[in-house]
Amino acid sequence: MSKSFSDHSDIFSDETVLYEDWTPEELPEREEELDRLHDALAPATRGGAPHNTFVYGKTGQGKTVGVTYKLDDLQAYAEETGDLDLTVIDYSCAKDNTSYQVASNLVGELTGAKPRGYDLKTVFDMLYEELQEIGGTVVIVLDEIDSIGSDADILYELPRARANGHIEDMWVSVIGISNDFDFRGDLSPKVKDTLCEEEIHFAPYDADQLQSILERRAEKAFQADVLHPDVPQLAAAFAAKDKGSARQAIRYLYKAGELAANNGYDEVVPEHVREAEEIIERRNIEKGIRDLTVQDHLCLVAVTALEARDEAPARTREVYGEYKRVTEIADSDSIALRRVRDHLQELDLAGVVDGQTRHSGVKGGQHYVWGLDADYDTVVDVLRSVDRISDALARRT
DNA sequence: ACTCCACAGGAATTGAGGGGTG
DNA sequence: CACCCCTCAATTCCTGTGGAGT
Repeated sequence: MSKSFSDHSDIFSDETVLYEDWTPEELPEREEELDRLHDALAPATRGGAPHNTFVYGKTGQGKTVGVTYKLDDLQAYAEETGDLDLTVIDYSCAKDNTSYQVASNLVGELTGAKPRGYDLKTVFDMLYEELQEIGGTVVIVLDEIDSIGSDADILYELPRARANGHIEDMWVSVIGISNDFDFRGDLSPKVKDTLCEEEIHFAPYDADQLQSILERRAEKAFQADVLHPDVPQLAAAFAAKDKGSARQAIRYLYKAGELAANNGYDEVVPEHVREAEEIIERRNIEKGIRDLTVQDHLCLVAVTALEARDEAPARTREVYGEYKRVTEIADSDSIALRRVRDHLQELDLAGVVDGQTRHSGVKGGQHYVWGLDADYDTVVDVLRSVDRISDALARRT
């Protein structure tokens, strides 16, 4: 018999609390960091410019939420007192990898028309013009700034706009949020000096903190007494073991709840969390693979083929040999060894392939050996579902 | 303790493809 | 139309690395 919407289950009371974009109204695990953010923004209330601030820490540590939270506070103050003309510009640099793109997209956000084809200087001029138009105190939040890499001039230009005479009678401050620990170290000294007036580190949550975050959420999201007492703890433990990300922990909890609800249980039990973890893990691998380019896929097929023959982990050169064979069978273009190295690194970043450094002294110093990082069957499954690759793989076996 | 090799990965360059101005 | 800007995958060239083997 098919399911009927009228027998929906009573597991959740408000599942939107478990959505990605749900913002908690309290962050007790981050009090210290929030206080430091407060101090960094405080000059605005005294007629000055908020300090340029560098916020860093791994994903799912409450960085973005914390910054939004504190800026909402400041905004509320501005409205209440009326003596602060505050504008907050929120922008995620996730898809940009140069200062040019960020500047161009910021102009696009402000005017609705993203400039293209102009040189960097012209785009900056457009940006200054827009900012001048806004006036008052402008706080620009640049989320995921690590994705712009070393081309970080914008992080110098924006905070210095007034000092360099591009804008007048107003303040522009930048809050940069980074997932990457090392990003700060890669910045040029002039950028570092400008951006990092204040630095706030969000250390990974430990299992206990994750658990209390989950328990607070669960109370709002689930009906009373439907959660087995071990559920939040187990979800927290899974997440803590991996990255310590609250986002991930909440995902496990939500999925576990869904599994219970969709299968007619009236309680969420630890087994649901285990199942949820597996499902989400698999989904991550799928996403990791699907987002890759053709050449990435071909490299992955090579590694997978080596794995199938039990020849992994294999050296880069061996992977390259296999790669050449794969491209021949698939009748596609092949690229140089140097480039395959880069693609293998990308696969490693995506979490599909694992590269480890080895040394073999006089027979050739440092090198990598490559193998699959994800489950073999899952990888093969997903590869088969990517049309252009499945043929090549099918003909191999 | 020194050497030495194959590899890693940075730098410079190219060419196609997105777009611009005057 | 001629000329210019930015981006991105890819190529070529080249330097730095570090421990097994002497």
